[in-house]
Amino acid sequence: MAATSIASPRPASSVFDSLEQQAYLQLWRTYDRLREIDERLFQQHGVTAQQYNTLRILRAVRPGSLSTSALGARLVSRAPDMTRLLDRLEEQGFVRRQRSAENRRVIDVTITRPGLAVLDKLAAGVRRCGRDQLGHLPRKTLHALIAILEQARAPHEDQSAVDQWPGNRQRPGGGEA
Amino acid sequence: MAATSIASPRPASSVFDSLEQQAYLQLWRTYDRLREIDERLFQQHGVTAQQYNTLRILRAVRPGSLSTSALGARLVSRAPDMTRLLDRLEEQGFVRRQRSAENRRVIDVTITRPGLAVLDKLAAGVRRCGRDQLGHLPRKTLHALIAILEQARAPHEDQSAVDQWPGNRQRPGGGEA
DNA sequence: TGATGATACCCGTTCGAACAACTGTTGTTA
DNA sequence: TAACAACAGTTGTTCGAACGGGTATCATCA
Repeated sequence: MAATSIASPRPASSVFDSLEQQAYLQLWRTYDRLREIDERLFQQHGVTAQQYNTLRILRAVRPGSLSTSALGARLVSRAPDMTRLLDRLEEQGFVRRQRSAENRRVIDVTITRPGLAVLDKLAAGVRRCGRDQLGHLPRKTLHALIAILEQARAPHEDQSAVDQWPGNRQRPGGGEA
Repeated sequence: MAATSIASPRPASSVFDSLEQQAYLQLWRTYDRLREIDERLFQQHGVTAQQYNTLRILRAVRPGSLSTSALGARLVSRAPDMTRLLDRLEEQGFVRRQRSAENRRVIDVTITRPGLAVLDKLAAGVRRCGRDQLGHLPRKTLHALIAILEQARAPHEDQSAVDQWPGNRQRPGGGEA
C-alpha cells in the first residue's frame, strides 16, 4: 500500500508556528467550509455570494439607488471590479444603471423587480443555509464568536467602514426581530 | 445634495436576518481583511497563500513526498485544481514531480532546495504577518476563537480531515515567546 | 476662460478557481 | 484473457478576482 501517500499520521504539530497563525488558518479553513455550503445554493440560481450581497444592499436602500463606489464600499469583501460585477447583474436584468443627473461621473445603481424576485426566491434557502452552517452552535457561542471577530479585525477596518458593520451592539435584553 | 449616494447612515439592521447569518458574514469579512495582509506579503515573492501552504506541507514530510491528491486533501482550503497549482510551483522550480514506481497512476511531489529557500525567505515575514493580523488579541482570546471555530466547522469536516487539524491541543504553558 | 488635478467609472489583460470531459493505470471478475 | 469499473491526474473551458491604464467629468484657481 502506497507508503508515499498517507505516510505520517500527524504532521500538523509542525505546521503551525504561532498561535496567531493557527487562529488565522482555522479562520481560513472554517470560512472555506462554510462558503462551500452557500455557494452551492447561490450557484443553483446563477448568482455568486458577492452578487447576492450586492442585491441585498440595493434592496435595503430601495427605492433609492447607490453609486458604484458606494456600493463597493459596503460589500462584505473587497471588490476591485465592481464594474463587471454590475455588468453581470445588469445582463441578467437584476439591476439598472443610470448616469446621475447631478454628477455625470456617477452611475446610480437600482435594483429591479426581477432582482427583488430572485432575492425572494433565495430567501428560504438562505435561511436554511444559515442553519446548516452554524445552527448547531448555541446563541451564546454565536454572540461570542461575533464579538471576537469584531475585535480581531477592528484594527484593520477603515473608520468609515465601521459604521457599516454594527455587529454585536444590540443590548442583550433588546431581542432582535 | 446627493440623496442617492450615502443617504442612510445605518442600513445594517435590515441586512442581517439571523444571528447565524450575521456570524457568517462577520467571519467572511474578517477573513477577507486578514487575507489582504498576508496576500501582500506572498505576492512580493511570487507565490499565493495556497502555494505557500503547499510548500509548508511538503517541507513537513521531507525528504519524503506526497501524491497530488494526498497533498490536496491536506490543504487549508479546497483545491480542485492541484494539477495546475503544481504546474506553477514546478515552473518556478519549487517542487519536483515524479511518477510513482509502485503505482504508475500516482505522481509523487517533493519540495526542492529552491522551494525550501523561498520558505526560509518568507519565514520572518510570515511571523510578522501573524502579529499584524491578530497580535493585538490576548492569547486567551485566540484560544477561545480557535475553540469556537473548531466547533463551528466540526459538522462540516470529513472524518478523515479531522486528524489533519488538531486545533487547540497544545498545553497553555507551552507558548513561544 | 483655460489649465490642472482629482474623481468615478470603464476596459484590457493576466491569473487562479471551478467544473467537466478525457487519458492512462490498476484491480476485479467472468 | 477480455471486459469493466474505479482511480489518479491532465486538459479544456468558463467565470470571477485583481491590477493597471484610459476616458469622461467635475472642482479649483489663476
